[in-house]
Amino acid sequence: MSSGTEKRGGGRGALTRQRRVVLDVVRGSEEHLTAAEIFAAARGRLSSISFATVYNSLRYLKEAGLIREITFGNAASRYDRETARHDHAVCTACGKLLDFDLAETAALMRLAARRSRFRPQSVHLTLYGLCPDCKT
Amino acid sequence: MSSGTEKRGGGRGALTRQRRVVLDVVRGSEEHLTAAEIFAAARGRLSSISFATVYNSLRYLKEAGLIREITFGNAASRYDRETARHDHAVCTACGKLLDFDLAETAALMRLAARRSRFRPQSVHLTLYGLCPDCKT
DNA sequence: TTCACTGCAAAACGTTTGCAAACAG
DNA sequence: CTGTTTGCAAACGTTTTGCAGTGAA
Repeated sequence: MSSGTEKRGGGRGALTRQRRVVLDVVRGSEEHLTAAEIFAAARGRLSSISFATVYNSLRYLKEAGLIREITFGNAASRYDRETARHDHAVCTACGKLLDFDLAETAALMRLAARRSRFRPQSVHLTLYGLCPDCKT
Repeated sequence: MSSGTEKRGGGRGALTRQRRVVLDVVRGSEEHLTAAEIFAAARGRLSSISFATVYNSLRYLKEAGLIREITFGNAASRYDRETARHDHAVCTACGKLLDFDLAETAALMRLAARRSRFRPQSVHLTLYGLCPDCKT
């Protein structure tokens, strides 16, 4: 899907007004918003936008590589404007989610691939612990 | 939690027949089963068991440290008999999930903690790629 | 005209909960 | 008796889908 030459405007998939609004909301937040939060914010900019369209837009933007989806546990997905490889820290007390990048993680991909016999595409490290606010 | 002395029978929470069956199902499978699969298997051993009880039992067993829950994306949780720290490889084509352990991952915990300023509890590395069957 | 996209409402899915009955200590 | 656990069904939150209407090329 959508491989090869990035088709813009031409073939299929355009950055419609709704998709643009959703993208702007995600890009405009420091936080990792849930679909519901994005919907609320998007309504503020385009009051007619629907929940389904927010979901469709998020899927489109994700497949276009413009945003990234983060999922933890059974909680609602969150969306991240940062699409470059990076790691996450999750607070086991308050649920806070922090981005950081550890170059060493990328180096482990090779090793993990050899061990698992998978053809590697990406790696992702998650640290579970207590965030600065929760560690007393 | 549940560290120190393992309270058995005494305090609260007992390994009832239903919980035992659920535990046996998880322990008896090489796969990482979903709750629905566990329910189906548990029914074979104890036909009166209900879905809710399977979920309650899984929560109990998880909190007791006897099994581990794995979640990926928005798919159903899977349950793992292996409770020791380990990493996962996920096939982006067929969804296959493989366990492996990379000692180097544990070593990265310290580093990740320093970078994120979190008090570390555990780390988890996930490799995304193509499994041996899917890499053509 | 054509074909993708939108909005709405309803459905689907995995999971949790309220409650009465059954059970164990 | 007293507190826990069960089974059932109904509720919940998140995400997807069917479909008629809209809009752009």
